[in-house]
Amino acid sequence: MQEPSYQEKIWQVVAMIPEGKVATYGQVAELAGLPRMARAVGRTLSQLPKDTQLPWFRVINAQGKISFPSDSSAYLRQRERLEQEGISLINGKIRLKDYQWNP
DNA sequence: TCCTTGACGGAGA
DNA sequence: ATCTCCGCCAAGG
Repeated sequence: MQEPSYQEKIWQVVAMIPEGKVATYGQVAELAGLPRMARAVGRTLSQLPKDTQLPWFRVINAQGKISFPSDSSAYLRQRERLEQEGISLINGKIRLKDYQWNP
């Protein structure tokens, strides 16, 4: 059997993030067994098909912010998905203390 | 092949 | 809170 690609490990972790919770890129990398490879997570998510079932929107950066320009449509799409599950943004930031996933 | 980019992050100052 | 520097490394030019 072959080793799962790093993308597969990342997909696996993202799929486990529960509704109403968020995880940071670094946290996903860590849980996927890829410490210090937060960028690999961002890269992987950027390559997901538009119709993916993966809850990519539950992944935010360590500052508790959405990693897209606040004036982009991508930013809006993610913010709306999050608010739909009860995650609120205060001054553009999510309070990790309240919403971060603790597996 | 070399150089730059990038859905990032932590340590310092 | 803000900024810089550095680590990481796949992809694209």
